[in-house]
This record gives sequence, C-alpha cells and structure tokens, in this order.
Amino acid sequence: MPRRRFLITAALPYSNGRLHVGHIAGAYVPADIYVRYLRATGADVRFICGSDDNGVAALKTAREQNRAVEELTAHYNASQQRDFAGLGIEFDIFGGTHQPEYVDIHERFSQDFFLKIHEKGLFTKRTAEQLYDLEAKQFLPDRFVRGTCPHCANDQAFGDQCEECGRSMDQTGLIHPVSMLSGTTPELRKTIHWYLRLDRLQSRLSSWLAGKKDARACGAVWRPTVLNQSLGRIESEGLPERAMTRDLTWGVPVPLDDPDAKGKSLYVWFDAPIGYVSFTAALCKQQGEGADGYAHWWKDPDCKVVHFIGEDNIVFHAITWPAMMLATHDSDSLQGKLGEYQLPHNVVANSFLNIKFPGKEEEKISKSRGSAIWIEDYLKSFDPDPLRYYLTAVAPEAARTAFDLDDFIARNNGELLNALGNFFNRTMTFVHNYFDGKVPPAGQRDEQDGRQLERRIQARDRAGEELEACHFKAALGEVMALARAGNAYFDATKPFLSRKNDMAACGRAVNVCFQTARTLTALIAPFLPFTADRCAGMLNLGEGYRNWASAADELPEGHRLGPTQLLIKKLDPKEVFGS
RNA sequence: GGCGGCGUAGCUCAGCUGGUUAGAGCGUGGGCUUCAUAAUCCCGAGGUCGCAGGUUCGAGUCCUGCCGCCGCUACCA
Repeated sequence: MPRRRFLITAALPYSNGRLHVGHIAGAYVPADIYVRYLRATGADVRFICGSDDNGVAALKTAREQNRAVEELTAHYNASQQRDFAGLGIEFDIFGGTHQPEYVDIHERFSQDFFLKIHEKGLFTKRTAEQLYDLEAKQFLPDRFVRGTCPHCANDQAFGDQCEECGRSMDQTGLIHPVSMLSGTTPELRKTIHWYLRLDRLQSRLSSWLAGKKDARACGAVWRPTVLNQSLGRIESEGLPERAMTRDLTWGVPVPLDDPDAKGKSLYVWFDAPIGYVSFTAALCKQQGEGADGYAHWWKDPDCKVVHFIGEDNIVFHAITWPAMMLATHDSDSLQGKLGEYQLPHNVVANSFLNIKFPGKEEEKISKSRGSAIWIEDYLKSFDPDPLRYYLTAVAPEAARTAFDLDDFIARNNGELLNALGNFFNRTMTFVHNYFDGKVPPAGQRDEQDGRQLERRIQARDRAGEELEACHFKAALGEVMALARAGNAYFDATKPFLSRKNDMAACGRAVNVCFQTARTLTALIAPFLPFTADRCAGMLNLGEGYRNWASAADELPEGHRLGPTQLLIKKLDPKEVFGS
C-alpha cells in the first residue's frame, strides 16, 4: 500500500497578541493530535502554521501600543512559537506572512496567485466609495472609523458593526463619522478595487461542498456545522463579488502594472491562506526539496490537505479559499488535476471556548476583560499534558463548551491521575516489587485474560476510527476506557492476593496489565506526548513505541522495565487558585 | 431580517441513516479491597430526552409551530 500523504494546516494566528486557551482548543491541539496520530500510522505528513502579520489587526494594535508593526509582529510571532513548543504542538514550520525570513517567498506566492486569477479573468475592477482621512492621507479601514449607528443612535459604533445593537453595516452608513487616526471627519472618496467573481464559482463550490455530505464518497468526515454553515450561506445569500484588495500599505502589494493599483495591498484574507502554501514552499526549500517542492503537497491529488480552524473561519476556509484555488484552475473539474491546487480534503472547525472561573458565571474569553488564561502563564505552573487532556475532553466539537477551572482540576485528578496514572503506577510498582523489574511469564491464560488483551486491540481500533474521523473527544474516551478496563482487570484478578500463594497466577495477571500499559502508552501518545514519553521510559520501550499498528503487540516475558516515576501531578485547588 | 447551532440524569456531555428496559464520565448513597499519588473496583439512586402538535406499527432520533440561549452575516482562534 502506498504511503498516505497529508498536508495539515492550523489557522494562522494574528501576530498581535499572546495565545490563550481558546486559541489552543480551537485549532491547534486537535491538529497536533491528528498529525501525531497520522504519523503513528506511518503517513507522510507536513504540519504547517505561522503568524498572520498583514492586515489591519496588527496595524491597529501597533498603533495602540505605539510600536512599529514589524517589531510587534516579530515579538508575537516569537511569543506564539514559544507557547506552541511548550505545549508540544510541533509544526514542521512556523512561518509568518511578514517575518523577515518569509516575507519574500510569501509575497511571491501571493502575487503569483493573484496574477493567475487575474489572468483567468476572475477579477472585476470596480469603483467604490470609502472614507478618507485627509490629515492622515489614507483611506480608513472599517475599524478605524467611529460614528453614530444609523439603527440605534449609539455614537460609538464602529465602521463595520455597532456593538450596541449588534447590527453590521457599511462604513458609509455611519452618521457623523470620525477617524480614529486623526480625530477629524473623513470625507467620502472614490477608490478602485479588484473583486473576486465568487458568483461565477458558486455552482462549482456548492457541488463540491454537497459532495462532502457523503463521507464514503469523499473519503472524509466533514463536521455538519462546517457544511451547514457553508451551504446555508450559499443557498441563502448567494455569493457576491468580494473585494480582494485594500487601500493599505502594510501587506502584500497588488502586483499589477496599473496606476490604479498603486498604494494598495492584497486583502489580508486573500494572502493569509496562501501563507499555508508559501510556508510549505519555505519548508521544502529548507529540506532541500527545491522551490517547486510545494507542488508535491499542494498540487497532487494523492496528497490530502486538511485545514484546522476555529468556527469564525468556516466560511472563509470552506468557501472563499477553495474559490480562490478554483479560480486558478485551467479546467472546471471540482477537485483539481495534477499540477493544480487541490481543494481541501477536510476543513475541521471547533466552536469557541467560553471560560468559567470558580464562583463566577460562564463568560466569553476576553482579553480586555481579563478573562483569558494565557498559555505563557499556564506553562509557568503546570505541565502541558493536563491542558491538552482537558481541552480535548471538553473540546467544543459540536457546540460551545466552557473551560471550567474547577472541572479542569477535577478531571486532572479524577481522570488523568486516578484512572490512567494510577493504572501505570500500580502496574509498575508491582513488577518492580515482586518480579524484580522484569515482565513475568504470560503462563496459561484464561478467558478473563483473553478478554482484557482483546480490549486493547478494540481500543486501538476504535480510537483509530474516531481519530480518522477527527472525533478527538470520542477517541480520547476510548483510550480512557481502556485505562479503566485495566484497573477493573487488576481488581478482578487480584495479583496482590495471589502473590502470597500463587506466583504463577500473579505473574499472569501482571503480564496482562503490563501489556495493557504498553498499549496505552502508544494510544495516549497523540494526545499526551510528554506523558507518553515518560511511560515509554518506564516501560523501557524503543523509539517506535508510537506505532499505531503494533500498539497491541505484546512484549515478551523477561522484558526489563525502566525506573518508575509518577506520571501525573495531583493539583490542589487551594494552590491553584491561591488561598 | 436571513442563515446556522444548541436545549438529554445535580454537573460536563455521547446518542450514525427512527426500533428491545435512553448511555458515559464526574458528583452523590452503599459496599468490597489494599498493589497504587486514600487512588481502584462493585452495586444503587437519579431523566415526562425545552414545550405543543403531526407522520409512523414504533421518535430523543423525521416534519410543523412555539419558547429559551448562542453564533455567523465577510479585518477577534
């Protein structure tokens, strides 16, 4: 069987802030689990991420903090890399759309992409009216304008949306607009932009998406929320043309030899997903695979591209980005031929994560209200795996869920430690104390032993199925069920009694427990990589222990264990929250 | 307004294309055990599956209406 190939991306975080638990739960932990799992099955995988540096978001923050946007984005790019590394989220490359090492290659890919679509005639050049700040000498992005909301008379409405009544609008609809740059009243001016003809791609997009409803036909299990939201959008509103350029100098310059393109950049949402491609190209270059190495991943039907994102990115990744790729195709096939950009195999989106502090109401994660738990802070006090565990166990796969600090501690102590950690610990100490640190003989196994051994295979298979379908919560549940079954088996066979009068029976049971622990080590590896490494050390397993296919293979009697250590720390609520 | 989602045991959630007494974990009540970070294991209690209709031999599962919460509506994962 040829080796499966995957190109996995995780949403590019804006490089204008630190990462908090919500970011991690949305796209990054699931993506990392998936990548680790795929690798354990022998697949050839590249895992791509990087910061989204362009666009107004970074510019706005830089302005507020009075620092250069280059410095700001470099700072947060580095900070995010540290956070990811600390959590064991291991990208093959973490680029940045405007970081010094990547900006050239990213601009080239983005501009080529734009030119290709331009060449295909899928842009319309059109004039629109926008607010212009005479003093700052620039057009104003929506978020840089405030004024009175035409719906509810709130005088602090932004150009794109009124936070008071929640309605969205066009910035030209604001009454008494004021520029946040200079405080002056901007004037309405004509400006020219290039609009992507989504309307002409609509029918191909909806056929492509409709094909994703049938998991067997498309080979991937798309989450209903992703499909419903995307298809619902197309059916209800249709796809209008969308401007893919902006009046902005921070970003990728519009690559047209046209006076009207002067001083304009590509829309940040246009260049951001191309970052997935340009970072792949940068990675290929680093690995000596040549400048066109990226095509092996992006333009080959044998490679599956999977995007992990948060719910706010669904429409963009399931509609606009595929539309961009379709717009570069020569043919009108849905998936793309060899040599053309391949539409995503799957788009995996989680909902948002709310947060709940002890004694308070559940609320949205908000930087300004201080309700975020920063990864940087978390890692100062805790190990990464309990967070990975918790965020997977309560992952917002179908609907919003909440990060509840009490629940985090309860699950760490009650599930990770009491079920999983305890099973390892009792098995290990038993082998060390009564069998001289060597795996005892399997002996004459009975039905009960056979059932427990069979459970390991079942757990491996079931967890594998769930992981293939990106059902991470369910997959973790299967793994934890095996740990519980291990504890139940231990109690049922009672080696602590038989050791006094029947060492053969005792050894038989301990052998099965050991084999179970060995399987668990492989099965937890995608979820809890640090813990799995410690388990592998305790069991004295080789590097290949993560291999999924051999996860339930037995180790021979006489196998010598490594030193035992405690796997999971017990968390005391008093210490965690301060007394 | 349009589109989409959610509403199932005290809590957090599973329930695929409708089919035997509605499940798991935690919590709670009771019990066994001592190898283990007083962890484990066994047994039990606890649900009119938001409300009201409808389709069906049969609905948590499909349809309609309603109530409540939430998201998106293109520069906050």
